[in-house]
Amino acid sequence: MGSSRRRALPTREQLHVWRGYVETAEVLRSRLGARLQSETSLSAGDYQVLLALSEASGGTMRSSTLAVTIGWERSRLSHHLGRMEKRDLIRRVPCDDDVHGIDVTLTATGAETFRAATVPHLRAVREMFADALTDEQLDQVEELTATLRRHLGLDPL
Amino acid sequence: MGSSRRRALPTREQLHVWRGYVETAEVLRSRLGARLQSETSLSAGDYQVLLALSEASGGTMRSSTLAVTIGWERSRLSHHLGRMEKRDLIRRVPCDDDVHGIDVTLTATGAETFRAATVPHLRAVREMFADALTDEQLDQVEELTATLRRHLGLDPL
DNA sequence: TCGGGGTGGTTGACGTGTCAATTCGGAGCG
DNA sequence: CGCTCCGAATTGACACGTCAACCACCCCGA
Repeated sequence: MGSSRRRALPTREQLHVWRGYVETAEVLRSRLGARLQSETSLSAGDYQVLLALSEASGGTMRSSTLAVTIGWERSRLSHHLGRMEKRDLIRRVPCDDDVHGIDVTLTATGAETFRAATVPHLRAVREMFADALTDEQLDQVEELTATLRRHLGLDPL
Repeated sequence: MGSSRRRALPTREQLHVWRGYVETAEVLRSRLGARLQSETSLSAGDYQVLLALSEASGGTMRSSTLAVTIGWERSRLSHHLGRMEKRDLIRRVPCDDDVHGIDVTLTATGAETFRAATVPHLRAVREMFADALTDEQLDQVEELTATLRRHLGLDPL
């Protein structure tokens, strides 16, 4: 049969599933972001950065390590850190043991803002996502995610 | 039991599934966007606009209708149309039958660029998404998407 | 006739993301 | 010593999104 050829186009139904998948994920992402923003004045990006830093010893991490940890490009991180520094959420200090290299560290306000944000944010995740699905469905999502990540050559998890 | 209380936080596993879900969808979205961009010099947004217009009779649609069709805010569409107009992909003309109201219409280059983009783009969707999943998995995704959309109060599909 | 609303669309400001170019200070090597 | 190459980080230009303010014109009711 020619129906399963390599470079064929997706069927109408495959396209339909795809559209639903991306659009729904996008809505979730943006709603959660909006809610986080309104409840805590942090963006999703801020949250990611603060989470990583708050889990690092001393609330401090090398900029490059941070970039890898949260999976961002260096330039993206640099821009974002600039904005966060202006808001006094983090500070950048050149680090001694490596001539290049910047240590990013939580400020007091950064730590406190993050601390105050975590419960509302987790609650939102539960309400918007986890509460919608049964345990079996969550297992399905996990399995599907793993399959897709494998297909895309991403690290599992 | 207190384990299913209303405002509880998500479990570690729920959070894990959530992270996998959004991050994977985001990777897919951005990879597909990058590929579209590099193969056709169109962004995902451009594609959405051109798709809607190319399906409209005469390659023309009222700006407000277009916004609703692709689910964008008016201001977002306005900004985007501005950029697309500069690149001669579309044109905006005040429409006669309604005093306010702008007709957005495909230019020749817009139509041709879109035409040339569709096969590569569909192929990419197939390769990156559809090819990764079995038919049963696609059904699961559709079902999960529907569940989430219901939960979020979105129109089905 | 005037004064609100409502609708359709634009604008400006600003945060966010990406890409390409740049800076800075070592290594390594002739 | 002078050269090039490399890795860490920054910068600038630009596309993209959102929010709030705005403009224009209509309609409707006092």
